[in-house]
Amino acid sequence: MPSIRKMEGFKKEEIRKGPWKAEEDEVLIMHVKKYGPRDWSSIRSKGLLQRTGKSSRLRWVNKLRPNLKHGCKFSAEEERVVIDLQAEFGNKWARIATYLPGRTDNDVKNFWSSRQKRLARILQTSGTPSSSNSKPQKSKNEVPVFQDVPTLEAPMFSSSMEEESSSKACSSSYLDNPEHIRMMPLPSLVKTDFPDGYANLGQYEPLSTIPFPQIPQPQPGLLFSPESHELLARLDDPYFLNVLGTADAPELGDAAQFSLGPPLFDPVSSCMNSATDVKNHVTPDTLFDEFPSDMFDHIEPLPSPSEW
DNA sequence: AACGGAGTCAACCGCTATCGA
DNA sequence: ATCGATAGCGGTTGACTCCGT
Repeated sequence: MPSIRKMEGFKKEEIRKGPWKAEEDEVLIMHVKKYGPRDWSSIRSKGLLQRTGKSSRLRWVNKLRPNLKHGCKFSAEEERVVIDLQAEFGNKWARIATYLPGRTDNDVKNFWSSRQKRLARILQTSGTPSSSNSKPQKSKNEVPVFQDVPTLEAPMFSSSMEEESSSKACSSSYLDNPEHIRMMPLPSLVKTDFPDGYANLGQYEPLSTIPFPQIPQPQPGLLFSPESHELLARLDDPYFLNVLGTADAPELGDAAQFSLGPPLFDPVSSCMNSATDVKNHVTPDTLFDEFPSDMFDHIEPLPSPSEW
């Protein structure tokens, strides 16, 4: 490279974009080990990397940070948490991510946009009245359209708490501790007042203490089986639909199941167990399998499952 | 085997908030 | 009070993978 050009356009020329190389990652990790996750711009000004500070920070936060879940799909519990919190906070991904150790705001964002795309597609295909092809597609994660859950007051979490910053209120190590997580009040549909000491942990009761939302009475006269009545009734419940929108449905039982079961927020184990989760959990596929067949009879004729 | 659509993931961009001079 | 630098966040995009046809 000509020296003049180098002098004139040094900064612009040297900025690298695109996928990160392993060597770059190493340099970045070394920098963080030495100085902590800060001074991102100095990485470039010191000539360590040809990346912007912004890019470096992003790489660290999304990929190199310890205890991240890589290549591991959102568990049913994580999905439910995201859905709940999105209803509450809106698209505050960084904030939502603080409730999901091992997950980044980018992960949450990607999860949500995938879900939205899926929903949009389903709406598009099944929304038209004359959609004679709108048979329930068992394949893929088809979910029904759901209503918005009422927005509630958000707990006082800081989006920066995931970093091991000076803020001790809720460091990542705190969140990474499954025991702490279990004790952490999850946002829910019921707002309660906590003592001052809990102010930073949110103001919500654990889900296990919340009664399942009242199920409206099924409309009389339809020739559904009792199970169908039950499920149809729940379709009126936004929370049920949200749950249905996830790839899981152990929630079909009572609400107490929400906070029980496998270590809800253990980033490692919940990831490791994903394979067995698939077997043990109810996926949308199996969920549809478990719908009483007469439910669909009243919607429109269904092909046999083998045709799905 | 090839192709196309859908899903996933990583990275960039633009904007805003924060902080220090 | 102002201004510039930096950090952080949310939206978007493009590449890649998977899966059904």
